[in-house]
Amino acid sequence: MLDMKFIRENVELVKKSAVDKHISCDVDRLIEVDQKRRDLQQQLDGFRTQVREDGQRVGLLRNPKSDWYKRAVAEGKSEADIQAEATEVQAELTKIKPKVKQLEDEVGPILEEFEQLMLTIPQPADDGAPVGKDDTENIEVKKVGEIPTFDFEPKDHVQLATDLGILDIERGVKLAGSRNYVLKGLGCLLHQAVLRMSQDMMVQRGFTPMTVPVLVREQVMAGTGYFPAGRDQAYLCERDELSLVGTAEVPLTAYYADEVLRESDLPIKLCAMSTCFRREAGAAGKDTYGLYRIHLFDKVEQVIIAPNDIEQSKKYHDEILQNSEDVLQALGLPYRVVNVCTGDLGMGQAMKYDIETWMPSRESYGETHSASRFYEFQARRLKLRYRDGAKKIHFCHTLNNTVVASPRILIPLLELYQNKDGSVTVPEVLRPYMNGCEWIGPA
RNA sequence: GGAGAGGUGGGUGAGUGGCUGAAACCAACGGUUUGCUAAACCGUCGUGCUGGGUAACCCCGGCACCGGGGGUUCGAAUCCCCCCCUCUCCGCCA
Repeated sequence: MLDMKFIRENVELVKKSAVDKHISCDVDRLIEVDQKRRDLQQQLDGFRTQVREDGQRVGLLRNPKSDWYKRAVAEGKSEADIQAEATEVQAELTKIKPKVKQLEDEVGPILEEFEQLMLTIPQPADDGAPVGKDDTENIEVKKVGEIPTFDFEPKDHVQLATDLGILDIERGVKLAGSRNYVLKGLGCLLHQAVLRMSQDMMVQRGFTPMTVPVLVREQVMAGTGYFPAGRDQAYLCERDELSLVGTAEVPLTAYYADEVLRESDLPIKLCAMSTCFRREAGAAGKDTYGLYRIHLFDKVEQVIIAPNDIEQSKKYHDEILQNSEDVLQALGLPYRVVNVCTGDLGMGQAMKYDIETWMPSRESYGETHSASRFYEFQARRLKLRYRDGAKKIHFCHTLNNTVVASPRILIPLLELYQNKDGSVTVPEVLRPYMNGCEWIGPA
C-alpha cells in the first residue's frame, strides 16, 4: 500500500508505474473517492463537535453541582429557566441526529471503496528495475558455473527418478490430482537434506529459524500483498476464513504486524521451512511435466525486516541474494541472476532478482529463487512499524528471498548429478544430511 | 463440545452514563544531582485520519479509536444485542 498523500501528489507517476507493471487500477477513481471521503469527513466532524459541546452543556445544566449550573443561578436564572435551556439544547441536538446518521451512511461505503481501491495500487518499481513487458525482457545480471555437457544421453528428472524408484508421480496424481507427486526412499531424504542444509546455512548467518502457521487469516494474506489480487492462486478454507499460504514469506513478514518495534531491534532476520500451497490457476497446460510446477512443495524462506532506508534496503537485498547464491554454489549448480523487469514484477515489489538454475531437460535456466524488495509496501498494509531514536514512527522495509525450494531444485540436482548408469551422485554437502549416503542407485 | 472468567495506552491495571483519550504504577525518553555504577527528584510520554499557520525537523485545532460489528441516549470505555479471541475447570482426543 502507498501513502495516500504520495498518491495525491504523484498521480502521473503512480499511473505510469502501474502501466509499466501491467497492473490495472483506477487511480482517477481513487483520487475522486479520496476527495469525497475528506469532504464528508469534515462535515461529519463539524456535527460531531457540536454534539459533543452542546451535549456536555446539557449535562452540566442538569447537574446542580456543576459550575455552569451555579453560574446560571448566580446570573439570576431560575431552576425552571435552566431546565428549559437544557431541554431546548437537547431538542436541537435531536434534530441534528438524522443529519449525522445520513452522513455516516454516506461515508461508510465511500470509506470501504477507498480502502478497496488502495489495495489495488501497486508499488512503483525502483529505478533499478528495467522497464519491460514480461519475463522475456528480464535482464541477465550474471552467470555463475559451467553448464556441463554429458558424454551419454542424459535422462530428464522424471525418467531418472522414476527409474530409481525415488519418485512416483502416477500415484501422487491418484491421491491428489494433477501436479502432485510422491517422493520416496532416498528421494524423500534428498528433498529433506537440501532443505535442512539450507536452513542450517541461514541459521549460521544469524537468521532466526521459525516454525510458522501455514493456514492464515485473510488480513495476513492481504497485508503481505497476496490478496485481493492473487486470491485465485490460494487455497481457501472458507468455512474457517483461513487460507493456505503459498510461501512462508507471508507468516514471517506478518509476524510483527500491528506492532511498533524499536529501531534497535532492526534488522530482524527470519527464516522458515514450510510447506507451500499453490493452486497454479491460469497455468493450465504450462509446465505440466515433472516437478517444475506443482501444487505443493517445501521451501526455506528468508525475510528481513529493515529500517526505512532505501540504501539499507538495497544492501539487504544484495545480502539475501548472496545467501541463496551460496546455497546453489554449495550444491554445485550453475545458475544465473536476472533483474526482473517491470512487467514481471508483482504488486508490491519495487525490485526483484530471480535466480534461475540450469535445468538440462529444459535446455534453459529455470526460476528457482526470487529475491524481492518492497520498501514500505507490505509494512503499510501490515501496520508493521518501528520507533526511531527521536520517537518518531516509521514503517519498516521488508525483503524476502527463497533459500531453497524443493522438489523444484531436485530437477537440476538430479539431472546434473546423474551418471551414465542411471545412478545419481549425492553432492558432498548433502551427505551428512543423508546418513552419509553418497550415491543413489536403482532400488 | 459443556461451564465460568475476562479482553482498556509499550506493559501491569483503575475506571458502570457527562470536561475521561482515559487514574496510578512500571518501562522508555529528556533534565537536575553525581567520582563511576546505582538511587532520588522534576518533566515528557498512544495511534490513525483531517483542517490551518511557518510548511525539512515545528506549532495550533477537529474527529475517530478502550477486542470487532450493530443498537439505546442530547451524551457510551461504561447500558443492550450479535460475533471474535484469551484464560480456568470438565469432557474428548493424542
